[in-house]
Amino acid sequence: MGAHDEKLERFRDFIRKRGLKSTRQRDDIAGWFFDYKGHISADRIYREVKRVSPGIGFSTVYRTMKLLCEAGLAHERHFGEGEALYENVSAHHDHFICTDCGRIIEFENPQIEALQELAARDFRFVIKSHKMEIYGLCEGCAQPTR
Amino acid sequence: MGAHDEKLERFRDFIRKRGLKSTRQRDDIAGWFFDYKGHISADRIYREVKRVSPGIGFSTVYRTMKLLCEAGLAHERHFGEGEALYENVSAHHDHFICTDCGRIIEFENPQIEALQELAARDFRFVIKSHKMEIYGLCEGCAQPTR
DNA sequence: GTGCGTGCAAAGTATTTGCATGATG
DNA sequence: CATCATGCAAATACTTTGCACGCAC
Repeated sequence: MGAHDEKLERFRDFIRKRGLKSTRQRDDIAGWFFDYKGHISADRIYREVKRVSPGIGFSTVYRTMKLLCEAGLAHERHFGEGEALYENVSAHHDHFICTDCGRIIEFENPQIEALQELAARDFRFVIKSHKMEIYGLCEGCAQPTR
Repeated sequence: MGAHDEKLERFRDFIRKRGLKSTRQRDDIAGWFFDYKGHISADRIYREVKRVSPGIGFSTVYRTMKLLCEAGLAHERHFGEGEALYENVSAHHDHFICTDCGRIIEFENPQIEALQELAARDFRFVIKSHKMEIYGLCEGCAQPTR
């Protein structure tokens, strides 16, 4: 049984515990999203799920994605200034973002996190979360093939 | 002479070199902004400058702030998901953001930057810029006074 | 059956743009 | 005096909300 089914189950649990209701639309959106690898906009989720579940509404996608975030199953990211992108929650990580081709590379660095804690101490700041986005050129875009 | 006047001069230079024109509005907005310490929204800049220069228009503020960014004199920041905030450009730094009171603390940490470069090397990624925002509670909000 | 969920359209934010008029180089 | 800049309103992009109807529990 894949991560997909486990997540769907967790989502249904979350919904039940909140006194909400399971619906075909919620399952369709969540189910489709759990299979997606990467960062995706509400608009694209809408268009993709619409192919399977034609009656789906825009607002339902937004409302469901918000629920998934609250359930801890999705993360809403705001890179640059455009629309929000959603990603499946996995281990914590940060991002390299290629400003040329838009490619997003995830990475993780415990040493940096440790230094953040150290820096925070100077200001008696209590860290809850952070966002680190590094912009530049990915391998392909940095060395043009010619 | 103060940083204020030096910046105004740099802005006028930039405008001239681009074949654009100096106007009272551009000077009013830029001049007011250069004196502001902190992070401020276009809307608030508009309302503040309006007090000095009542005829000012909303779009002129947006257009001027964009010019200031292109001139390298302002930075546009997108914290969280709300509106953009502008800050005067100074040395590079990152931000602690209090999720309770909204306070923004600037800090700088060369060790973290070095580790970013190191991490980037693994992906042959060429760093152009980065954004590191650390969310949590500032000193005042972390230890309630009671 | 009751209340939550849905789809639609309309409203909300934040920002940008078209256009007629006005100021600058 | 040709351009560019301005202020306004309308347009845009993204997201949220009100509402009548329908489905889950």
